[in-house]
Formats: sequence, structure tokens, C-alpha cells
Amino acid sequence: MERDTRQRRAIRRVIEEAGRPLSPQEVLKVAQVHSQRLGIATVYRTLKGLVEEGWLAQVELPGEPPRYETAAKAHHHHFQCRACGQVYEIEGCPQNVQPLTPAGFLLEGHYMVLYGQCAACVQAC
Amino acid sequence: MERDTRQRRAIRRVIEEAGRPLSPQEVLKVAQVHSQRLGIATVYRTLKGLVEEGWLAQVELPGEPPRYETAAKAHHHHFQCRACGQVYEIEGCPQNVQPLTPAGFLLEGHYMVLYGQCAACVQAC
DNA sequence: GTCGTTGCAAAGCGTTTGCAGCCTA
DNA sequence: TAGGCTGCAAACGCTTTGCAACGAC
Repeated sequence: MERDTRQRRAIRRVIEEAGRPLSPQEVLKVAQVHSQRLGIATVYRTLKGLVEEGWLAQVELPGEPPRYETAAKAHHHHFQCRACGQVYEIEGCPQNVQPLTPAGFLLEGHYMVLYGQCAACVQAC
Repeated sequence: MERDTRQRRAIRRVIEEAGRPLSPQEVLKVAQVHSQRLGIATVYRTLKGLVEEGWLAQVELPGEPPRYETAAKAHHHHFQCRACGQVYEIEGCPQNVQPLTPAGFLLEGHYMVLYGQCAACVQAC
């Protein structure tokens, strides 16, 4: 990731402005507005490079393609709306995780996703 | 899933005896002991059918292929060992999840994975 | 014997890679 | 101008599907 190209500027900008985790396909679609001939291979290569640089964090939801968000954020979890599929960031963290660890096991981290309906979809129902 | 074939008996048996979630490839490998000419397509078709029947539950870990376990279990979560990759079942559940839900959102469920090292790998280190 | 099921091979689909040409520094 | 970067297309790995043969009932 040495050079500052049009494609990379477009990809970084799209993720910064999204405010939520984006999938590679979403990144491609939006970034093509700024860089018309952008290809999916470049999106994958750039996302991978930005993760390695520590600028991006990979957000893996069960059964979903990986999404990406800027890494400059505090530890947090995600909420996925079952109606619209959109992923939101949530603050806070369950406090009582350690006691769930089996005897003899070493707990190094945890991962949590909440499921339900976002405010917009609750309204729409 | 009307007929009781050699292949289906082998697949069900393998999952019942495993005691932990298995991936399709693991199921194939072990089930071939009981049914030599078993193909991967049959494994996928059977797993899908058993999930639809409610006999199997799909376990999706972030960034991992789906695994399958018998559905006749109470709500629980999983622990994945970062050293050996094995997935274990854990009992219990974080108590304070509801307060993390954003205002206006409807919480319907949650999903959690703990990461660390299993007892065997802690010993080995 | 019927027709649900199987194994094989081909097709899909998302992701990665090879390569010639492009463009940043 | 050098060589990192890009777009295209081919390759990949996992999963699904089409189809003729098989076998449970």
C-alpha cells in the first residue's frame, strides 16, 4: 500500500463516510461513483491491504460475507436487523463472560451479535 | 427425507457420536468409514434436509464454514480454541444483553462466541 | 415397480491470482 | 523511468444442481 491512487482514495472515502460495516460488493458499488472502471479484484486487494495496515477492521457475522469498518474504534459489538439485514454498531459489552469459560480453558476474547429489528423496521411494521 | 438409507444412517450416527459441531468435510470424512462411496453432495443434501426437519442445528462461527450439531440441546454458546481450531459447547449465557440494545430497537436474540485456548492446548503450551 | 435418493460431473458464486499495460512518485 | 498498481480473465475452493443409475418400500 505504498502509492496513493484514485481507486484507494475512493475506497477509503466510501468506508469512512458509511458509518457502518460494508461488504466488498457494497464498497465496489459505491466507490464506482468516484472511480468508474474500478474492478472487484482491486476492492478485495485494497481491503486486504488496509486490514494488514491496521486501518480497517474485518467484521465477520455468522453466515454473512465479511464486512469492513475503520479500525479507529473502541471495542464494540454489532446488531443485525433481521428485516433489512443492515448491521449497526452497539456500545457496551456483557460483563459476565469469564464465568462461562470451562474449567482449564483460557479466555482471550469474545464476540457477540444481537439480532432483532432496527428502529426503522419496528416503525414500518 | 422420507427414506432411511445407509448414507443417512451414517451421517446421523457420525453427528450424534461427535458431541461437538462438525463441518460438512468432517462429516464426510468420518461417515465414509460406514459408507465408503459416500459423496460430498449427499452430505450437503442430507445436512440441509436434517436442518429443515429440525433434527440438526447449524452453527455459524465468524469466518468459518458452517458446522452442524444435533438440535435437541438447550440454548447455549460456543468456545473456539485459537490453537487447535476445535469448537466446544459452553453452558450459560450473558445476563445483561438487553441493556445494550439501542433505543427503539427490538431485541429478538443473540449470538456469542468465546475465543481462547482449550484445556488441552493450555497444557501443551 | 415406483420414485425418492445417490454419485458423479458440471455449474455457481464469492474470492484470489496471473499478467500485460498503466500511472504514481 | 521504475516498479507498484489496476483491470481483465482465468483459477480456486466450497456449495449446489442436473441427470442417469440405484435401491428402499
